[in-house]
Amino acid sequence: MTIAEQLKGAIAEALKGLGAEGVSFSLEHPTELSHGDYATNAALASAKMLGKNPREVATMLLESLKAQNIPEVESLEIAGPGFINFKLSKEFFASANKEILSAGEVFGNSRSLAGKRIMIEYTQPNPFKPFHIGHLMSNSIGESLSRIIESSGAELIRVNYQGDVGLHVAKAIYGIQKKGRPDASLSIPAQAQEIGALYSWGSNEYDTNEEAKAEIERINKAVYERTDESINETYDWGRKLTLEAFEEIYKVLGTKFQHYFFESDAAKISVPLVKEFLEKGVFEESDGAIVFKAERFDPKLHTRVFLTSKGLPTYDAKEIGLADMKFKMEPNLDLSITTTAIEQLGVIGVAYEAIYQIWPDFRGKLRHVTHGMMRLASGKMSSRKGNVVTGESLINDSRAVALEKMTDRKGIDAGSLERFATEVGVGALKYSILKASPGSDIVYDFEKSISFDGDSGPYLQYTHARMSSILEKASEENIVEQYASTEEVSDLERILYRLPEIVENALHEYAPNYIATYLVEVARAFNSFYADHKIIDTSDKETSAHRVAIAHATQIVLRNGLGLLGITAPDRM
RNA sequence: GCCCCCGUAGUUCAAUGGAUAGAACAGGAGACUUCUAAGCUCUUGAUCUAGGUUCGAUUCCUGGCGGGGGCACCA
Repeated sequence: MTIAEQLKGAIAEALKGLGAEGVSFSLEHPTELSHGDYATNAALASAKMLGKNPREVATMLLESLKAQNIPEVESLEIAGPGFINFKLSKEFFASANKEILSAGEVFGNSRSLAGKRIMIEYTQPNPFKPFHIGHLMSNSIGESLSRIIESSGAELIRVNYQGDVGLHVAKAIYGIQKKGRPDASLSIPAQAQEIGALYSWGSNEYDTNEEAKAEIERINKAVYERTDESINETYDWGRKLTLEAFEEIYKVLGTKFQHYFFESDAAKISVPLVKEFLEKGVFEESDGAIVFKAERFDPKLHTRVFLTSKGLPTYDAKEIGLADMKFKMEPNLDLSITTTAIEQLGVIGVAYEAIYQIWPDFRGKLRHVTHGMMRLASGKMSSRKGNVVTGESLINDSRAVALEKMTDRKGIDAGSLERFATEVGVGALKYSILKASPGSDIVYDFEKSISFDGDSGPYLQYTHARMSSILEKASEENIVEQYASTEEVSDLERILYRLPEIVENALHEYAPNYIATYLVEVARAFNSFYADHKIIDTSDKETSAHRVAIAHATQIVLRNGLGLLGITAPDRM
């Protein structure tokens, strides 16, 4: 039983004694550490029902709680309008420290999703189009959610869904046909980038040139039906090349997908399904197209086309095929999560309703998690218009900044330097995305996205590297960590034990930013502690051993927390 | 027009209905013969607006103003 559960039980017991059984109350950490470790509003919440003023109720609750003699509680006090503040005892912090050290890399993990099988789909870049900072956002959030879910004991399947058919592909192929392929001697990512530019060009032609538009539509149909040898050849080459380029980015970002779904497959499956359920009345014909009138089932939704008048499946129809593939591959799936930017909300909402009409059993098993949009200061980013910041260029720039800052560090060999610089560069980018609440848009700012000081990824990584260095030195000096309960409890310790509950909150709300915010608090507390206390002190081994135990626990919390964000924790930087 | 999201320091972001609204950057001031200064300490500065619910509202509800996204053959 956790300390929070224990305190809640004690409060419930005390309330029962006053005749206020079942009143709902909160137990939280006060914003100010000086107010104590936990606080409850139980007196405020029950005052009305008891017909007494809150301070009076608080006094009675306080007596009852004191009488319960909870060993982990050192003192209790009434504050403000009637809060009861709990201050935890040294014994509690001693055992918390012990628990962190013994749990090590699994500290922060839980069993709250044990036995669940969950699939999560994220990133979704499209072959033939650039991998831009919006994909970086989806990947960072999706990867972090994956790790949080995994750490909660679920069996997790990471999947990616890539749009290898559709008008965008035809536009790119048109561009390639007219302008020629990129130089084959260039690197894979460089070639992929040129294909992205050809896509933008083709897209512009589509909008401004009637002839080009007709040709692109012909190509689109040919890609779906694979009827044209020359187009097939260009298609297969471009698809393979751009997918390989994505793979290199995933590697740098630290994502490993177990399975890739493709729109081309989803499209094939979806057409007969839509036709089958057209006869069963789920879909209807309208102006030559087959549509789904979602407002019949939910007034917030609207009508969308599923099969165009040319007989091609739209994005919505493909979602049906995708759901079918997911559950055929994993029949025992408890939950299928799809993370996308919020602009997809309407589309996915309609698609899900159609899926539920086809397979009523899927209701409750599909979950659409949206995040904000990555916007440029100049407005919406659009790969159609070509004003995109590619993920790769951003990673390279960020890595370069990290590398420059690290070159004067001693004791790092060239190979490690390169690796650490990549980890720090990527850490900066990921953190800048994950620190924001997932619902909010991010206005992209190069300077801020690769920020290395203050509230940043490298700040956390730097703090971690400091600890690694201290712990290494401790072992050289033969200082063995040993928590001493005679020492004053530091502010740092008062937050270290909270990681598991923070992770729990992040899981429930699909909000990695809770972890990010918490880690900054931990790092700040440690850096403050570090400035005030000498940790390695050979003249006072006992105090030193105590501080090393705290530094080690902090390192575990930071490393594990960063891990949940998908950010690595180098030992040197 | 309809639907969804969002309005918090100069800027970028936090804050399960709780106490003095918290950081970072930018601005101002400072400490260091000591374990990594990407660090530490101090400081200036904010809840769009009008009501409502509540012991208590940045948070929930309604209206207004402002921004973003979506709304049939793109994804």
